[in-house]
Amino acid sequence: MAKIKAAANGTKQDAITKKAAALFRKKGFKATSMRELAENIGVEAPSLYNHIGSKSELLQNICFKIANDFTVQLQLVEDSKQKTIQKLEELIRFHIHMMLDSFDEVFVANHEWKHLEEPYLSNFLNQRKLYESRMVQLVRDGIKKKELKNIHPHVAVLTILSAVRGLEFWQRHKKELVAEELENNIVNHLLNGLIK
Amino acid sequence: MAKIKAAANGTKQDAITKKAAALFRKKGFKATSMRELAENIGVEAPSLYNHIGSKSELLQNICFKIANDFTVQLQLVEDSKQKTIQKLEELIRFHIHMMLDSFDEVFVANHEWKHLEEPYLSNFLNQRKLYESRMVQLVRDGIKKKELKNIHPHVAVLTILSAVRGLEFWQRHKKELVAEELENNIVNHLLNGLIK
DNA sequence: TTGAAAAACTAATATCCGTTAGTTTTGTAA
DNA sequence: TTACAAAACTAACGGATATTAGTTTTTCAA
Repeated sequence: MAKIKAAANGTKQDAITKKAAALFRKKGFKATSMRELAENIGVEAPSLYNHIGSKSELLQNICFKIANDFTVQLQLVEDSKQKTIQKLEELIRFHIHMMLDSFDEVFVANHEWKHLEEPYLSNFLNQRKLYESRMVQLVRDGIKKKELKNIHPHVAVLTILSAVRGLEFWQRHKKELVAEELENNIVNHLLNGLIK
Repeated sequence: MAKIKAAANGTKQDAITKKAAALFRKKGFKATSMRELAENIGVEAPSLYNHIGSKSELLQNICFKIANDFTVQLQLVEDSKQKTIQKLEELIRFHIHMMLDSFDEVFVANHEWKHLEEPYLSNFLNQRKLYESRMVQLVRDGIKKKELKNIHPHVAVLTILSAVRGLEFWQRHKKELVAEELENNIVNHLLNGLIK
């Protein structure tokens, strides 16, 4: 009946993956059925399989696309010639941008990865762990160079990463929200603290 | 066959709810089956229904128990005669303690509430919203009294609440971890920032 | 020891799930 | 217009799900 509409510059698989990300985000991976996804696209469930391999594959594509984006950006920052604080700031801002630009996908990668199947699950977790430890190293450098306070580097990294996730809660207020202002507030809070 | 063991001072329903929280946390609500929960307790699935009403009810009990704990503590802090900064610090420390003491339950309340059924879902979200706005008011007071920087109060609250959630990632390292040190690091980071 | 209540069991039901098989329709290039 | 490929459809399968019904076992107070 209805045909699956591919976006201007994307395959039909991309269109399905996009809708899947939105549903996985809103309802969770396990609670999203292929019938529901199909209905949302305007097609019967089996028709999806002309374009995708499986439900699991959709989740894999979403998670690894995001993981890769973050890894690439981290590499760029590591290679740049900036002070540690600026590197950290750039990373924080990148996280915020990803959250605003690819909300559904980032949310799914953050919350639904546990439903990945092996070996993808282990792969994903390894990639995360590596990302984290590279960021810890960045903070460690900053402390060594006396740019940063002598805090526990790992705690700092996890605090930053979690704080940035707080943007999830801002999706509801997306209209009333000046992105740049929000971004500056968060960066400032994490780097300079709350107390006057 | 095996009987459900109630903890020293708790009903059997409590014992089931506790195990349910652990499984819901590890695998997610939808991905946890009643058979699995039963097996984990050492009993057949239908036997559970001698002690509980339904799977949904388990989730409700977990979520609202936690929501209530937080609301009670917020009331205590609001009523106390402290400076705003100290009130905030006390709240942050309470969040951290809850995270360490009732990890499974807090995690489930944070991540699995979307699987609540109406009217519980709306109830829960309202309670969350109210909690958030009362905390925002606290920050607003602190700014007015010049104890805090002139930041966006709502952004600050969401950043704090999210940052504290970062403790989720610390469960893996629970052994190597001195709770008090961790707590002080996070409080310090959120209140005083990272930069020297 | 008995008898009733509590709590376990087995069997079964209706529903939903991802996916496959097989067929028909649609789109497109010759 | 035709013919081939892409992509839709219907029907169905095997398996998992929460839960109910009905029965047996266990527990424990009298």
